[in-house]
Amino acid sequence: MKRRNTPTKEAVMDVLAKSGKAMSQDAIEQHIDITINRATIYRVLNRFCEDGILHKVVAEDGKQYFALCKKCDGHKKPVHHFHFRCTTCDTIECLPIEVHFSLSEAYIVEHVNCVLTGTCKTCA
Amino acid sequence: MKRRNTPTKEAVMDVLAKSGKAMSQDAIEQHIDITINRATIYRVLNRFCEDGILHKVVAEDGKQYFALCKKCDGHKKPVHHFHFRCTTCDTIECLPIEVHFSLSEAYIVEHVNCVLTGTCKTCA
DNA sequence: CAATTTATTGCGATTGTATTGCAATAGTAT
DNA sequence: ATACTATTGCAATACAATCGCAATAAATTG
Ligand SMILES: [Mn+2]
Ligand SMILES: [Mn+2]
Ligand SMILES: [Zn+2]
Ligand SMILES: [Zn+2]
Repeated sequence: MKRRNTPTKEAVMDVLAKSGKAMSQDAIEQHIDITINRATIYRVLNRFCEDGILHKVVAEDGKQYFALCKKCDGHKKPVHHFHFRCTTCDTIECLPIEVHFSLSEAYIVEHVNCVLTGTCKTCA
Repeated sequence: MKRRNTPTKEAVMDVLAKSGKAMSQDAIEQHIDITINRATIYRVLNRFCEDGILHKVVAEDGKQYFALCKKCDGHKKPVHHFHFRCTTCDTIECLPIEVHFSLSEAYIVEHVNCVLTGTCKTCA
């Protein structure tokens, strides 16, 4: 299952790189100049996630948001960090704050999903 | 808008109290002996949340889970805690682990939603 | 207890997000 | 240029959650 380079992938990656934030399929589609089908965008996003290029966040609005893995690539293991969703400007940013918790070894943690919601520093 | 006591409310509360976990509307409906409409269950759950009796968690599966506020009632302010969703037994438990983070005062945090996913100690 | 008020419920319709099947399209390698 | 198959578009589908509205029933009043 080799990956191919397509205009769609580039466009999606471009929007995410420029925004520097976590975006929903809807927001990405709006920020793209060319027309791309909704289902295709989701497939592209999910493929990027599989490849470890993007990470997915689910906010308490129940929607999925995708963001570039900045530290995931070059270095070791991906770092679990908090996210902030501003209900005013409706954006989600990856906070440079690590998620810490000490859980019994008996548990096997596979995913971490932490989102703070409120008003961001720009909108406050 | 005074609240009234109804069999539905009691049944829902009963299931949640017995399970001691965070449950979805679907799971609650399955564990209830009487027949209650889906929309009604959601309305009851949301009302309980408004009244501070329950708290809602959104997992990365995009679903809403509701759990009793144990420490929310008697004491001071509600404590933000982590949640663990086991993909094996398909349950969510409120972990006795507080969520800590230091965020610039410029941000206004209104909600905290933290969920760890994997295999719980029982299923591991 | 009977009458009144209105919170609550059931039901169907509806919204909104995300996924899937399938045929058509277009990268990529030979 | 040809063959292979990853990728895409489109429509259908799945699913969680909410909403409008009429019917029901809890609580209050006389
Ligand atoms: Mn992030
Ligand atoms: Mn909890
Ligand atoms: Zn903002
Ligand atoms: Zn389990």
